[in-house]
Amino acid sequence: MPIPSQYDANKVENKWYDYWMKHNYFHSKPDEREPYTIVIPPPNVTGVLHMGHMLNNTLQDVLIRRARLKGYNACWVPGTDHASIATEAKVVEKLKKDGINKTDISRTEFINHAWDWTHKHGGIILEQLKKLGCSCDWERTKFTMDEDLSESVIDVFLDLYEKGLIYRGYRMVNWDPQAQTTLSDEEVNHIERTDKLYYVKYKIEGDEGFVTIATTRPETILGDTAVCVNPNDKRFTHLKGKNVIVPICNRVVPIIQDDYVDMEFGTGCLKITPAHDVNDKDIGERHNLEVIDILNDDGTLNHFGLHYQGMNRELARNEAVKELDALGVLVKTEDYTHKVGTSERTKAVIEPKISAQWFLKMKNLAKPALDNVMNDTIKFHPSKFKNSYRNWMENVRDWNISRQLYWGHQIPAYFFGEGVNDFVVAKNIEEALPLAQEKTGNKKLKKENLRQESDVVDTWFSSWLWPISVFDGILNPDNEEISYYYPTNDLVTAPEIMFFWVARMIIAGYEYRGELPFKNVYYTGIVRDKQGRKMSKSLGNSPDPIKLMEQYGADGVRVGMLMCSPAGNDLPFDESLCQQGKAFANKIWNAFRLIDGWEVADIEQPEYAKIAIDWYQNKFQQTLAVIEDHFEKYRLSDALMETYKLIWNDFCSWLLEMVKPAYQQPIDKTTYDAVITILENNLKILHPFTPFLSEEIWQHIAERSPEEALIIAKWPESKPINEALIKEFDFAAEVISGIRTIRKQKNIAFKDAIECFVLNNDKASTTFDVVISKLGNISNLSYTTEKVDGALTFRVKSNEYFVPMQGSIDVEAEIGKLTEELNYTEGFLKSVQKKLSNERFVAGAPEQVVASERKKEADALAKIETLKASLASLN
RNA sequence: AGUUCUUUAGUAGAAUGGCUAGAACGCUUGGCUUACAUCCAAGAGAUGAUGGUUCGAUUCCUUCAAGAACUACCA
Repeated sequence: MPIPSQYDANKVENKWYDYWMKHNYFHSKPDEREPYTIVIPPPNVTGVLHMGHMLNNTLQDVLIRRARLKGYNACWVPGTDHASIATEAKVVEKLKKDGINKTDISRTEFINHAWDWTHKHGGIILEQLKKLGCSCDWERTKFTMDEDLSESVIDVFLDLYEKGLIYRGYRMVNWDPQAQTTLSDEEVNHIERTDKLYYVKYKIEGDEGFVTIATTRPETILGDTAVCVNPNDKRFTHLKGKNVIVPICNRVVPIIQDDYVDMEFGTGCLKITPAHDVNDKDIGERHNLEVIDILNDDGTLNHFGLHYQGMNRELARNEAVKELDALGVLVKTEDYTHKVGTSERTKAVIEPKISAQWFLKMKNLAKPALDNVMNDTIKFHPSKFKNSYRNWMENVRDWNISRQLYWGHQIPAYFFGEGVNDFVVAKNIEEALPLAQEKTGNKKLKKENLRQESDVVDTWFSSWLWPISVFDGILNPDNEEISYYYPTNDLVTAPEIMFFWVARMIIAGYEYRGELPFKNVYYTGIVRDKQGRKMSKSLGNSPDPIKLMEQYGADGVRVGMLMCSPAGNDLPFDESLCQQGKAFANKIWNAFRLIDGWEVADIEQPEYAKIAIDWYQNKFQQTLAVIEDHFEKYRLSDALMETYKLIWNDFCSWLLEMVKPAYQQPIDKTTYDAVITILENNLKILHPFTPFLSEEIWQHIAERSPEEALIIAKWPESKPINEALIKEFDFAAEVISGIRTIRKQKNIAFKDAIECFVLNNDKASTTFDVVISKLGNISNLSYTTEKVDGALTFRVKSNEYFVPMQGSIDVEAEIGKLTEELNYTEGFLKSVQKKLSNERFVAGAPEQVVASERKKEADALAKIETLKASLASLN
């Protein structure tokens, strides 16, 4: 049956994925082999596959497949992340379409809707990964809100609380007064707009003088608790220790000094409203200022607003301005352009609002995580990311772990009163009750009197446990699986979540296992579009990966993505890369077709074939060593490129051309068997990159039992390399290239045989002469001691080659060519001699460098002699 | 604004002080050579700028410029 000349990935890929699944090759369980483990960075349940996932998961699959071939017990754990914010937003949006408001339904009802959503969409992305060929152990698929993972999160919360590392504190949140909800920083858009900057005089207490402040929010004057100046500002030194009287409310507040104040801006004098500005809050904390919140949750003023109580903030601003003017303290008003935070969804102006949040103390936890990255116990690839990691870890701030959402792990704290500390922390309400009774001293306290904290923990507070919790290492710290698979080997992720996720996993690893969670972190680049923008869901500038795979094949897309994406560097995505990947697959396919089409006969092995195979086997070993080195250094795109060149250039363009029998002639069995073995070894090193194609060809070569499938084959062994033979081939390849150039210049068709004479000045080996004759279609390759007249010439090193020509030779052109070569070589010689004549170079440079310069000098001199002699004979 | 990183052919990317800066795609030219025109062959093309260290700098140091990532956003 004829094999099609074009490789059809679509027909092949599903077949082999099903085959691999059927025979359970992806599944791992602990055994006596050494484990090799990767946990997937869990994609969002709301997510669909985008190019970032494609790159990231291709890399992981390459690593895991190679580990499998190298005989490790390879385990790649897949799963998804519940992504509180993103998922909750999606569910809210969906409910809204159905006419349901989140505020109209109970928490339980909302969470049921969220689970419905998760069950419907959560598996999509994992199914898409199968198309890419990902060899995950699907039996181990985990979700961050699975029962055991959730329980792990709660346990860890309790543990950290008991260790005194979790506390409640106050923090500014982004409050949307319209939606009456807290927003994450990601949901706030800073929009530029023009407002007024009001200059207002505050009277100095017990003095006739005034200070003038500038503000965009005069209504918040009612919440002022200080006026601040820069301690270096000479204009205000006399005010140190004095108080001012806040207009309208006539509150007496201190004048304080803080470096934060910019002397150049406004009046150099800043009013401090800790309840309504993030920076003011920080200053307020430094100076122990009172916090006066003048707003209700809906954005209207409360009783601190005095006669403006009940008025919304915009209206109150206008009214306050009028009153200040009437009081004669409004100095001036000017236009002012600044950025104002607004809600992404409701467009309302965000109100910074102080609210009680849960925090985790980071400083001590971060210590081992910092040290073990800096000392390379955990290696970052590329290592340049260590710098920003250190910077962040050394200045780590306490982690705000609470989120004002429903979807997620609800914080296990139970309140019995309205006070900040009127709570207990326990696994559930049953365990909370006795604790609360004890804390209050009220034995009559009932479950109904307890109210669980409504906030959930930050999603990262569950995913930081991921490498441990997927093996149940929190709840059952000594179980067989965690002991076997942990620490995992490699983590492949994006640098933008180095702090959110990677750093925290390392922290959790040391805190809960006493050791690292993974040995290597491979940071991928960011996939960008042609305009250099990050490919993202929100921009919609990502190509559909499924369509790409249909068009170019999963193997083609894998190769395309990997080809130009070294660790940590951005990948400007271009579909032509996939095209290149597809072409590569087709090339390999056709190499197989060629071999498969040969008729094998019991004839003697030609000399050229024997040499060719000997050469390739050494070349393969040499390249294999380079590939191993690249893999060791996590330079996967280099490993692929090396493989690509080996297959395309050395195997297809050289080896197959060398051993190829004449037209319609059979091939000898010795050569054929050797070529098949070579092909099989090629397929093994190709398999991590192009799993489908390699398995397809592997199974075409011979009938294979399930135990003989390529996916579980044995990686080629390293053997000693005959470097001299490879050098001899390189020399021969240059000779062949010279012959091709002459053929091209003179339009001599390949089928017309030519003669060639060699003046072997260089005493080059003759081993590859049969190959030169074959690939150059030389009827007679003979050695001479004299120059040949009436021939075109070329040189390799100081060897000279003559191709006799019918008719006249263009002597001028030959002279021109020789002169050009002579000029170049003389220039080169000069630069070498300049170095050698420098005493300090000869004295200072290492011996081998000097020796190599001397060798260059000798070679150049020999070549110059050859060129001069040739020129002389032409003149 | 702060911290960090980057800068090599048209593009994307190797070379950690010493082979004539090495490959890939693209480009130019020429080829249907009996596996592949998704092919074959040949060719052109590069170290951001400045100053320094050194016998020698793509590599180390200064300054500048451009770009990127993260964090914070100003009364």
